[in-house]
Amino acid sequence: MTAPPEPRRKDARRNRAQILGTAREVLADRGLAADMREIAAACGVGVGTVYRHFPTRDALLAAVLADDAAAWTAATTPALADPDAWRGLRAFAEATLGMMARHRAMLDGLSAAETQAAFDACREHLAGVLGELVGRAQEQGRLRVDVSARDVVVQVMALGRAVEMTEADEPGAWRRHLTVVLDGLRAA
Amino acid sequence: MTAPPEPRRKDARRNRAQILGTAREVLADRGLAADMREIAAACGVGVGTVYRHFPTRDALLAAVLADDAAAWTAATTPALADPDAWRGLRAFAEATLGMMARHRAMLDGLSAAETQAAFDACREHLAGVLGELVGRAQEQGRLRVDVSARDVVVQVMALGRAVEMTEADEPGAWRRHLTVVLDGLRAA
DNA sequence: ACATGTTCGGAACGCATGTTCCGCTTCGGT
DNA sequence: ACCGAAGCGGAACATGCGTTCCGAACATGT
Repeated sequence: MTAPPEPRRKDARRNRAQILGTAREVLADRGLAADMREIAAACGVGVGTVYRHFPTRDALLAAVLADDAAAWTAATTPALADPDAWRGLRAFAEATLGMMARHRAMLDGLSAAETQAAFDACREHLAGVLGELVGRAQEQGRLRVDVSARDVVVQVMALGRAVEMTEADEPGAWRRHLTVVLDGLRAA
Repeated sequence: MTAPPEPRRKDARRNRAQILGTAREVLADRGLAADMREIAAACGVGVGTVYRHFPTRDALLAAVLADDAAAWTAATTPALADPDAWRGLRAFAEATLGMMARHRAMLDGLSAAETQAAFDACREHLAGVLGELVGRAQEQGRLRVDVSARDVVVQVMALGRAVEMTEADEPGAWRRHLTVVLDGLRAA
């Protein structure tokens, strides 16, 4: 993909890393509502400096979200490895919602057009994994058979809004909401 | 609340009604993404004319959504009247999601800060009704007791995102997703 | 038909936000 | 220590959208 060209000077490299790190923090708790001036200020640099390292706002978002997308993808490995597909599915859903709760930009980004590109790399992989987990969980008689893999994705994304609504008032309430949905998804 | 002053001239009254009607259509299928120019153009008038009848964009949104909020409130009456509170709850959830599916601005508006005022009139009433329905459904042993009325609201609002995600590709898919959540909410 | 005040249209304004530009600063080699 | 290039800051620019303004067009009472 669009290679991030390493700056030549040492201070610039340091700055780039620092911007990525601080931008992640800002995006994590302000979400996509954070504008370039706010991000730059939090990083202690001018907007011009941010633009020196990332050509557009979307590129910066993509750079920040790419790591999280990778971590998200990584969360599928143990889920797939679990012989109990239902448990794997639940673990994956928990990992996903946990990320959303911790990282507001991820929550916003997953349902915003501007950041879809950041998840291109993992979308296919995730679809494959979900398809397999759903299929196996149904074979194992744990997941109701009248839902598709897409339906499961939709339910988890929908719970993203539950995270949005409750995380400020009652952190972790999403676990209760996930329990309800999982109970609804369980085979009778 | 802020009285909508009836215009003096007949053509102006006609225009006002026409703007309200057409704006509703535009908002119904474009949601809050519709801007004033787009709304005015759809109504076949200039933006100035829209502003003659509604002081701000939010006022226009409120005027459009007020009717829907009233219809929403009205949907609680049969739900409350049903001796089977669980059935009432389901009917109310179906009515709510159906509205969201039909009316995109309502879907957007329910989770947007700018339009919260439009629902002020019904919020209290709805909270009361939901509280009663949830309480009765739990007493009747149909709704699991480890969820609050607020949790039920959150689940339904979360399904709003499911509507958002699927309505274009598969209209009505939200009924399937609602079934899952309701199964999860049912007492064991 | 005319006078008068109302309504209309849409160009222009204000503000927010992404992006670019350029003079000043700092790095790193000599 | 000096110099050229790389990097930096933040004012200025571009765009989009809510809102305002005002001359033109029109409805209404006489």
